[in-house]
Amino acid sequence: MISLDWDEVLRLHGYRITPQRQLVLEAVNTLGHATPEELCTEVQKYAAAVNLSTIYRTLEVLEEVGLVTHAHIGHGAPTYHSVEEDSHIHLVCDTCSQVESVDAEVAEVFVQILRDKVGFETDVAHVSVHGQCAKCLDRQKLL
Amino acid sequence: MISLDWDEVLRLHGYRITPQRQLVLEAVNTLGHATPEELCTEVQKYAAAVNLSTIYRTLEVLEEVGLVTHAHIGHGAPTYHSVEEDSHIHLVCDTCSQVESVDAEVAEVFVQILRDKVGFETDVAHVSVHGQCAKCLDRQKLL
DNA sequence: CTGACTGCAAAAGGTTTGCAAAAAG
DNA sequence: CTTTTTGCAAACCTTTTGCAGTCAG
Repeated sequence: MISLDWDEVLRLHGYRITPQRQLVLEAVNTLGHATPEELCTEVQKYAAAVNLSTIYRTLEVLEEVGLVTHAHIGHGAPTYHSVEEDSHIHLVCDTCSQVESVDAEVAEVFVQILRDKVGFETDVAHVSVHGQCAKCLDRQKLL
Repeated sequence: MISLDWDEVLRLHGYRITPQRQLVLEAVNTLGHATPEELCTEVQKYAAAVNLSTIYRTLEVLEEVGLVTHAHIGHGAPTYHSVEEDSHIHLVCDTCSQVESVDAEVAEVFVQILRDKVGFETDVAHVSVHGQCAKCLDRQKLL
């Protein structure tokens, strides 16, 4: 497993190295899970002049070269993660809106079924599952 | 399995019966998969004066009483379905953006694992899975 | 130098809200 | 007659875009 530095990856894809790109990547690594807005706030701690639209454009580039991924949790806010993190699945509770992460291996069988049945190759880290979390289910039983 | 009529369901929850609610529900059934915007267009075929904001408010009500559900497919607008339809899972191809539906039973094992492991009860119809479809995978192999 | 990248401001897309009028029960 | 529901317009929030200036290579 050879791992290239972030700047080498960008260069290999013909992109330039800029402070903004470094800062966004660091913010993604620092925050773990974060929306573009949250990343912007984080980046602006170090460079106040960085614009939100730069965050969006940068995330697009970083995602294209495979340095970050995103998942759609809930309605309006995608969250970005480092690809270095262990890949995980988001369980979104539709009652309390809490997001729980579980290791992606729980989906192994599911992914295999999709592969066999329809030839679909799942991006595991991008899966988000809606439903009811244990806590909210308990609360409902009490009523 | 007793099944109530849509109007009874609404009444039981203390909601009133209005033409708008009937039209939106019918549009959801007619279109199968549809965004609020698309539903609005469909409804306006029969009642031109119905406003988009009414569609949103109506969908919220219909979902609350369990007559429709929605799923987030990728970035843009959510899509609404009738609960009468067979529940299915959306496979979203990140390359060609095509959405494929597969029967929800393929996720049975997965749902069971989540239930056992973290007590999470999955809303199967709401699951959307990102990845690469068979067609796009083939095309990539040729390169 | 030169093209890629950025900041800014404005537009676009999707959803929500306040309010007065209309309709349901 | 009372309360919910609706239409309308405006606000809102997130994301995208055009453009002129800046910066990496």
